[in-house]
Amino acid sequence: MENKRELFQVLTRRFGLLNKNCCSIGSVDISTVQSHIIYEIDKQHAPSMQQVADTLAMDITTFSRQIQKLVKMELVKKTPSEQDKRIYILSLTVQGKFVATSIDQSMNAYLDEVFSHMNEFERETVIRSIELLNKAMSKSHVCCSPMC
Amino acid sequence: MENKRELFQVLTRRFGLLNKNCCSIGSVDISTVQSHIIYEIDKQHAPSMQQVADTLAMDITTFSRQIQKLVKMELVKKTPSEQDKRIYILSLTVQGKFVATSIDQSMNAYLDEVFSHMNEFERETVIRSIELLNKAMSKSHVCCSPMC
DNA sequence: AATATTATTTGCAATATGCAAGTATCTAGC
DNA sequence: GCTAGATACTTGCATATTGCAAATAATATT
Repeated sequence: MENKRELFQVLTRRFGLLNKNCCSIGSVDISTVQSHIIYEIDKQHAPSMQQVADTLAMDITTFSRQIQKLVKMELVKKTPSEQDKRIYILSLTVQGKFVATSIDQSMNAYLDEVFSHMNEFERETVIRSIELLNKAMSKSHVCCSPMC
Repeated sequence: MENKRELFQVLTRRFGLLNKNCCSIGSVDISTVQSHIIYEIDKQHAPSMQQVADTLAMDITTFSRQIQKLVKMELVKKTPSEQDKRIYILSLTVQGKFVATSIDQSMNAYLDEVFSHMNEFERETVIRSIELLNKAMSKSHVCCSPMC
């Protein structure tokens, strides 16, 4: 049986995660980190800075600066919370929504293409296994995963 | 069934790939990219710069600079090839070998801990599925995978 | 021998990162 | 009600990283 670590090494590099840039939407370059931020803002309902940074396990200062960048790029909007003036609620602009959708589509297209090399049973097995893996990792007591 | 993209998003962030730094071995901080370079040098037999950069799908100039850094850190050694003076063969120093082993151990320990949350059948299924996924991705005709 | 190609490095300009410290707001305790 | 402590986020600081374009040296092709 194949060495476990090798499998995850190959997976990481095939995801393109060793390069800073992720995708170009129109003339905008989006990095991996930005892509994840945009995705999470889109997914959560009216999330605060801290919520998104915690979800992504990112350093808050780096996160704050990335948000600044995304605001400048007009992809993200920050709105002070009514209940607590320290808290900012994040949302996507129309442009941000467009970028999120574009990334989503190209990722799903890629996944569909990859899965097209498998039969139906294999597809379901792989999906279920990733679910299983994600769940097992969420149960891990190790505070930060050294899986890079 | 769970959205495919969501599964891979969660997987990426659980691997800790959204943070630059990967691990600390003694007083040395190793980034994700460096970790992959060290791993690949350790794995291949007398690899050249280009071979490793190609394997990792990294830009050669960024790669060259990372190697310079690893040489300065005394983890990697560059030796001109006898057959072709343009080519440099990469190898790990004793220190580099130690760092590679340390990373390997902590990754395998983590994986063992994660897999301990599964039964034997689930373990084998997950392993097989990652193999399948890696293979399917290698067959993909998409030149660069937008999976960030 | 001259020219084209290749392996790697460097110039350049821009961008990213995380620890420490700062600012404004909220909460807890008196 | 007031104040000290805690919290959410930002900024200072110093350093690190990235990728396109160009350069240099070695090899291959004509």
